[in-house]
Amino acid sequence: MVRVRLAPSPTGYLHIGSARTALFNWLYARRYKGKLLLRIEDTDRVRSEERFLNEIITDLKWLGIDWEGEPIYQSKRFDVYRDAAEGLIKQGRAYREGEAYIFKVEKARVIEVDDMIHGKVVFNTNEIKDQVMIKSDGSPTYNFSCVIDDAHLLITHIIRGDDHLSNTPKQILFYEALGLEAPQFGHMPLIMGMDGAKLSKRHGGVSVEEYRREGFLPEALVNYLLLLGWSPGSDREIIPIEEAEKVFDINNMKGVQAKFDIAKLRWMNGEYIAAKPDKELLPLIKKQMSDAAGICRIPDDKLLEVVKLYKVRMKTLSEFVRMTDHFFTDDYSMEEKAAQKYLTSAESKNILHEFSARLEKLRDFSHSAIEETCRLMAEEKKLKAANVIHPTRVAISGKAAGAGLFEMMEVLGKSKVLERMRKAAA
RNA sequence: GUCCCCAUCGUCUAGCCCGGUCUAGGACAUCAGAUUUUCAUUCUGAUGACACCGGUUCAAAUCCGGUUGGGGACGCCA
Repeated sequence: MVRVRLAPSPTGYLHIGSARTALFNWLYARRYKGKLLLRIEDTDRVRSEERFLNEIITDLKWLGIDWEGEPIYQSKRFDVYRDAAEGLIKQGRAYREGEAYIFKVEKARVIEVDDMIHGKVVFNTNEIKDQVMIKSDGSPTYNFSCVIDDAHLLITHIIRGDDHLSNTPKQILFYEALGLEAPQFGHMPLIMGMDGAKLSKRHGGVSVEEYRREGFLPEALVNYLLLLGWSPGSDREIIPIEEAEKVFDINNMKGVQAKFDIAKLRWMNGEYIAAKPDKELLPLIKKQMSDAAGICRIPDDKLLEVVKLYKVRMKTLSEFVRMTDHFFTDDYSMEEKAAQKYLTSAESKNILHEFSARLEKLRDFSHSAIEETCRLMAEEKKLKAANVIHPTRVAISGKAAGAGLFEMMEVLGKSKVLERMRKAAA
């Protein structure tokens, strides 16, 4: 039975790389009908904070990653680590230096790791110094507590980042000394920023929380992360998690570090947004609106109409707020360049004046009726429809781009449309 | 510095394990055209890669060695 684990340290927010590690562990457990356990590595009492733990758990759940049972906390197991260290001292395999317990590393031994992703990796213990197990302050070191707890939890496979590859021989030494069986290891290459350097804020965000706030859908982020280092072996790009858990194979994982490309993530997010049913999108948009404005007073049916118009063109939920402000307030932003180009000339003002006069007579303010009016006017005035469309768009929305003009006008409503057109024509 | 991992279009990748079907396929991005008499969507097309050197072989993106480049680790951090 496969047993894998997540071992976050609550000393910061959930990093995008940790999220990927969590995802692959979850996938592995799902694929082989095993269990995923959660262990909180809070041995550093100074840096560990409850708010970080809560945030990490929130983010994992948001991503759709769930685990078996209650998490275990390393901070509650200091006695276990100390007992194990004492045992090694009694056996003569460790010594004390002040309050610290230190493990003697046998020299000139070859340690082989049969890594699930990299294959056979060989280390020589000459490269490894004696290892601290228990620090002077009584807390265990990472490598020591990690081994003891993984054994305690009966972990069969450890899937983690490449930064732990060189910890592996040290841990294997502990497994041996403690008379425990080592699990299988799989080390995934790290995610880098587009410039090849460590992922940081300037690459678009390092924590899952930032992406959530920006309006990325968890399913899109998961899909994107899935494709970073793994591929189904075909040309598929959009792979929902339910499908991934059926076809996931760790043998298809590459040992190559990947660069985090926010442009592709944005594309993927747009795909997921466009495919999402309006009813499911609505609450997410409302949340985004209230996060931006403090409160969202817009009635559902009105919001829904606008969502329908914009769901194919937003890449993130937060973009929606910026793109649609003219539907919800008269104090909407005005693009300078667009206003300059389409609203300043006498000709534009005349067109707006004429068009608004014709629209006023419409009893049926539907997009098809508006369009008909627009085309008829263009024909009679020997204008291109675009000459009417552009100024009108800018006049009523303040933007050069947006949803289809006539649909937009219908949703905005006759009185608002006329009011704004007249104001611009004046 | 020492040890370890890695190397296909700008990016993510397929192919590599089991050499020939690869004049290297797809996606994102970019550019161009069509459609939308608007932006987006959609469609079509274009640009664009096997890091380098050597070896093995009739044949190498695929196997081997080296070089270069990138990354990671060398903490009483995790």
